[in-house]
Amino acid sequence: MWADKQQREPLSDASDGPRRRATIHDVAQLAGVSRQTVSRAVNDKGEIDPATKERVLEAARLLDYRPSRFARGLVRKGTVTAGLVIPDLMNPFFPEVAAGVLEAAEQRGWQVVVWDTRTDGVREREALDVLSHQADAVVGYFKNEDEVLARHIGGIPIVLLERGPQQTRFAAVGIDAAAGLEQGIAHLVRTGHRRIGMLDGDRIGAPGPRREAFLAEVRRHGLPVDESWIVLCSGGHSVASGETAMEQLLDKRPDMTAVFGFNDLIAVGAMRAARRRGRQVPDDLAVLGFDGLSLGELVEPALTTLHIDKRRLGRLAVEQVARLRAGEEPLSGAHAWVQPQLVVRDSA
Amino acid sequence: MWADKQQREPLSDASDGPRRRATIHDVAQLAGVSRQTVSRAVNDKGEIDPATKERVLEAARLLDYRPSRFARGLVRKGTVTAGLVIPDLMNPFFPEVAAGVLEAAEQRGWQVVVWDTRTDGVREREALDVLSHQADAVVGYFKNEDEVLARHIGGIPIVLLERGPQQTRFAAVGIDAAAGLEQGIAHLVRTGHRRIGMLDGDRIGAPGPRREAFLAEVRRHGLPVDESWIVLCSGGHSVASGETAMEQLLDKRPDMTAVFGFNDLIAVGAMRAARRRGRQVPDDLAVLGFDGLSLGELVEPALTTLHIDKRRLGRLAVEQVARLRAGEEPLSGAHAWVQPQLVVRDSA
DNA sequence: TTGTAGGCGTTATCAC
DNA sequence: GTGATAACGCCTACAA
Repeated sequence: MWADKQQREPLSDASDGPRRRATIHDVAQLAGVSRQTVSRAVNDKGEIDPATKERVLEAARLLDYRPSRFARGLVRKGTVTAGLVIPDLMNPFFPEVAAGVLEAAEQRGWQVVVWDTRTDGVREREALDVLSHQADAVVGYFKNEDEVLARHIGGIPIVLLERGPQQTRFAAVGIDAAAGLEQGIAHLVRTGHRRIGMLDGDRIGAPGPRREAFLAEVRRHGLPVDESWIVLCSGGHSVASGETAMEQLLDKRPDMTAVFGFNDLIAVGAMRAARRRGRQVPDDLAVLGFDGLSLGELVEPALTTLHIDKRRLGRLAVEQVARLRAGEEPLSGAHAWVQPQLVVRDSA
Repeated sequence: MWADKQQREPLSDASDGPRRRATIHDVAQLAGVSRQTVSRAVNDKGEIDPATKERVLEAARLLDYRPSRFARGLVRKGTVTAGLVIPDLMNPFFPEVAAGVLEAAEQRGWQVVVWDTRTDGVREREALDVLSHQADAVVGYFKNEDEVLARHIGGIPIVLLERGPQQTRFAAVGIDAAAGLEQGIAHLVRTGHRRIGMLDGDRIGAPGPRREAFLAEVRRHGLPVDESWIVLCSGGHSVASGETAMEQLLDKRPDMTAVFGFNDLIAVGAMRAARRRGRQVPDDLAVLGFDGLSLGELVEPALTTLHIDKRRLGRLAVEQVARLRAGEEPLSGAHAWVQPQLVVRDSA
């Protein structure tokens, strides 16, 4: 069986084109030692003569030898790779979540392979198809339904970001929208507003938790509510879509005195549109955001918002993964929730 | 030799704790077929009786079997993993570059594992230590010197972001700061400015290309230049550090009428500090940024800046990696450079 | 349609 | 100190 190996094409320089990568065997041959000895040299084990070690390393250098991560992974367990699926890296919210994930992963010695799905359901599935083969677990944002995810996740642990228990059967880490809106609407009411609109995010299917929480709170305060107070932002959660939606809402509800934006980007868009229409913020129209992007401090007037600890969200997700991997029960309820915090600035 | 395998602990449910992961062999045993047949079923090959296939898949499901990516990678070549090293995900510049990298990588069917070094040289090296083992190539931002990088990259291809040929011996993708500053300073001069300051980024060691280009252009126009016109932003390329630095510069050079910020974040900080000091922007003081973050359109006044196609930067980097891997010469000179584009808004 | 044999590149174990 | 041998888990080729 040794003979076989001898026969394999000897990694010649003669053949051009991207030639076969050197293996431990090639190095051993060139250095005139056994594969095991090469391994010892390369991995800095003791039990080896300094002279041979040097000779082996020289051979390795010559052949540009690098151990195969696959062969290594096969034999040494312990390399953990997590997949992170993000809908839109261009939205400042997600890099911050990602930073939290990366930070927690680094602490555990995990690697993270990142996918940007650009809010595309198809790409989401492709990401899962790959990650289910290449990663040990996945955390991320998905708009596909549980059932679809299940079909593509191939049995590896998955943690959904910003999904409540009632919205998924997978482990999840969520945002307590209800608690947030309670603070937010209370603030608007306290400052005298009775007619509050909302610029919702563009969710497919059922309305999301933010809208539901908004409706619940507005009702609780006995304020007018129906569909006429809400406009959906189509075309992404961006400033631009916020502007467009705000124009519509202003047309539908000229009597509105305050508006809640699905996120800060949309809220900023709302401010811009309102001012372009000649409405002063916050005097003629108060604007409340959701997310707490640092961007909000920079615009004028500075954005009042429900701030979320996005890094923590990411770290929590990694923690959930760790539990899943350990066979433990994932955190649930309040432990898997991040609480928004009202930050009052100038826009409301 | 078969017997050996038979003897291994039979993946019992009895033992608690995280039990050994099922292998193809376990599935074969449970389904009463050969490993090969399992492979056929799992990989959806033809040549298999639908009935056996179903039986095998059921067994696989039962055992929660998932093929080892290591064993697979060992035998099927072609999985490419690139490492992406970013200094600060919180700075909106980098997610956009990352998006470009991810996009190009996805098109090639590569995976990307991401590291955030938080501008820490030590973490940079750690990232390289891991990636040199786990990735097939690396692209990223590094402040460590070539020599240090070489020591940690372990021979795999590396592409440096925003380094010119004279700054590194590795393949690189840069920004043509000179071309950018030429437009920028010309604009300031055209609008009547003669006393222009700069808020430089906090580079260790030699001044970076942006400062050099700034100095060259200012000199070319015969304007006053010396160290008194430049302040270094310590503590990161952030709005806050820009504010602090601007205060200092304003103290040193109260006669200054325009300022160039190392990047948009710093420039925004400059605007804020200036206004706090009672200076109107752009009337009392013009501010020019560098990067072209979308953030710049949102602040007031909107930031005039040297816009960079950051996605393209990322895509280019991936292209460089591809060349390196193919054994081709990396792109150099203008082909590996991204050209800044002056975008005139209200701040200058 | 199914099974056998062998190799992918590495490390651990145990001799020498 | 060094080497032979046997895994690691999977897939391809070939045989039955």
